[in-house]
Amino acid sequence: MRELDIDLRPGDEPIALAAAFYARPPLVVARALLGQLLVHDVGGARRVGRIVETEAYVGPRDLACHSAKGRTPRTEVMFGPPGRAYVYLIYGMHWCLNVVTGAGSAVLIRALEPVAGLADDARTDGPGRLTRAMAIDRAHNARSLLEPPLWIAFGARRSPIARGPRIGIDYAGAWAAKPYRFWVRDSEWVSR
DNA sequence: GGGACGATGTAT
DNA sequence: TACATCGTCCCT
Repeated sequence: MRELDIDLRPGDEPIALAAAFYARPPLVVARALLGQLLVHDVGGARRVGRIVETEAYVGPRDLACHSAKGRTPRTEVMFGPPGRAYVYLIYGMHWCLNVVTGAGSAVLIRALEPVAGLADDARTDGPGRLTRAMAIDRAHNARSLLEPPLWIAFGARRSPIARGPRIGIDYAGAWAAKPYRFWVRDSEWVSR
């Protein structure tokens, strides 16, 4: 197990981000999530990772966004209140965690810096890897991220933000080139 | 009912 | 560069 980081000392209880944090444009939330702490209280233990890479999916007009297909049973959660999880299965194997920002938009969590409660060999660089390390799956879809067991808390960031095109959406035409991916510039935990 | 395909990850 | 693996969407 890794030691707790400087902004999460033993005995300190993390402070959850409020609903208002998520009720902003997805590009703003994607940036603001960098440095925050993803927390999962599971099996009597707490797993914590610092968010170091995100992507914004800005709504139905964004051809890379699942809500571009319209309101379906899968995308319905993205049209609901901000601050809930949108979790889906990709390539039949990997779970991806998104934070709903409302009006059909969401932010994909792409990489974490391990902070606490994760196995030393657990990998958190990549959307599919981090859900495995954090024990996140379909059971968390549409659940609130404002309180335990799966929630996001205030964290700290020490490095500038970089941005560039999103990964794996070449089918999305002009939307593929838009710089909607954000990462902590000097983090060694960013994917790829 | 069937088929194409994917916001990925790992092995070859 | 191949491919594992299955839910979702769309067409027949």
